[in-house]
Amino acid sequence: MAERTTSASIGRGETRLFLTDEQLRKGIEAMFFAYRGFTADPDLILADYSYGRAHHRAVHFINRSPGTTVNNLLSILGVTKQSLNRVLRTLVEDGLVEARVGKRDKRERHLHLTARGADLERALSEAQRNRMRVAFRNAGPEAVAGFRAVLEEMMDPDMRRHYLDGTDGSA
Amino acid sequence: MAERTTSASIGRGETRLFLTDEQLRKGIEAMFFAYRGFTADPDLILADYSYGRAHHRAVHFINRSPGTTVNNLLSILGVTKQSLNRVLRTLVEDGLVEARVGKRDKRERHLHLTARGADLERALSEAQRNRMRVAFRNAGPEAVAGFRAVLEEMMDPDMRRHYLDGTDGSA
DNA sequence: TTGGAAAGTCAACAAGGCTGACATAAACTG
DNA sequence: CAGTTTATGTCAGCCTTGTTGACTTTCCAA
Repeated sequence: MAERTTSASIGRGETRLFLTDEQLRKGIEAMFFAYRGFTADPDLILADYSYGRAHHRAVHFINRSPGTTVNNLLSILGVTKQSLNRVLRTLVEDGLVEARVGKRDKRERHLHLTARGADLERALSEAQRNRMRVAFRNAGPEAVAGFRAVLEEMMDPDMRRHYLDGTDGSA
Repeated sequence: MAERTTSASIGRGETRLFLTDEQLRKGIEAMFFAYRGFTADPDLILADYSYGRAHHRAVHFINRSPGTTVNNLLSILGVTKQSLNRVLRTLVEDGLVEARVGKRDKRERHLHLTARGADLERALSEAQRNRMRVAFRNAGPEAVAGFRAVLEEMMDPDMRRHYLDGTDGSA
């Protein structure tokens, strides 16, 4: 039972024990439990603002790509415009996000964080980075490379595009 | 900017470029985009049953630990009993889960999958494993070890306990 | 025998997804 | 210029899944 790998072995008799159902199940549970840790710290901060993860995600990607359009954000987040609009509206009303009418194309709204929005973004991302920094440090650089490699392979191709777009070249 | 690591270097002048804010941000986005891929395939199946991810999680952990109690499931899933109860009730009503009164302690309910419940579990976990198998295979065994190491470090200690509990020794 | 733990239930609420329909302005196209 | 497409916003309603609070029943254990 432990060796049911569906596609047993590669070229030179490699057994691929890391592809057993049991190993895959551990990977699945690792994703589940780790994602909870991943969101736990920002969630505490968000509760103070009575915001949710949807606000966090919007603020994160506006910070990453200042001046991004609503449509672009929509495709990154993978939600409907009604859902995103509800979040953006509260962020604009609360003065955390500014939606500037496009110069070339006046239909577009270019999104920017205000000073207060940048403050929230900093608080959220620092909390999240702190946990990840400890995890990275404890696991070491080679583990981090593996972590990134597996996660990248797990993404849908469209999402992988967005992921790689956000690279500054040195990554 | 690229080298702001908060705790600059270790013993023998290691620069720790993998701990820059930019690298941490990539890790954060990797988690976000990969988790979407991770849930995408089961979500399609669940839609046919008009179930959600909460049902998937319950079915997964009942399958992993047959006879587990409601309280134990509660602490694994990290939700309120009211929230879990709603999900369990539908699963019991639909004949996917059986809740057996405890023999020693009759207050407890020991949860088991029925044959139909096991069918759904198989469909869901096969879909999820297929994606993970491809990701693991493309990334290779060393990357998988790193993936597991980083995720384990990212968990809250309580969750890590549950994660390690589910190990069959060979993992 | 009594206190407290385990489980279940009811009610109310909120976040954040979804669909569908519709409005407006701007850009594009023939 | 007329018609179509695109980008955005908005209203209404629905669902899942989380929450809190209050309460009951069952039953183990001191």
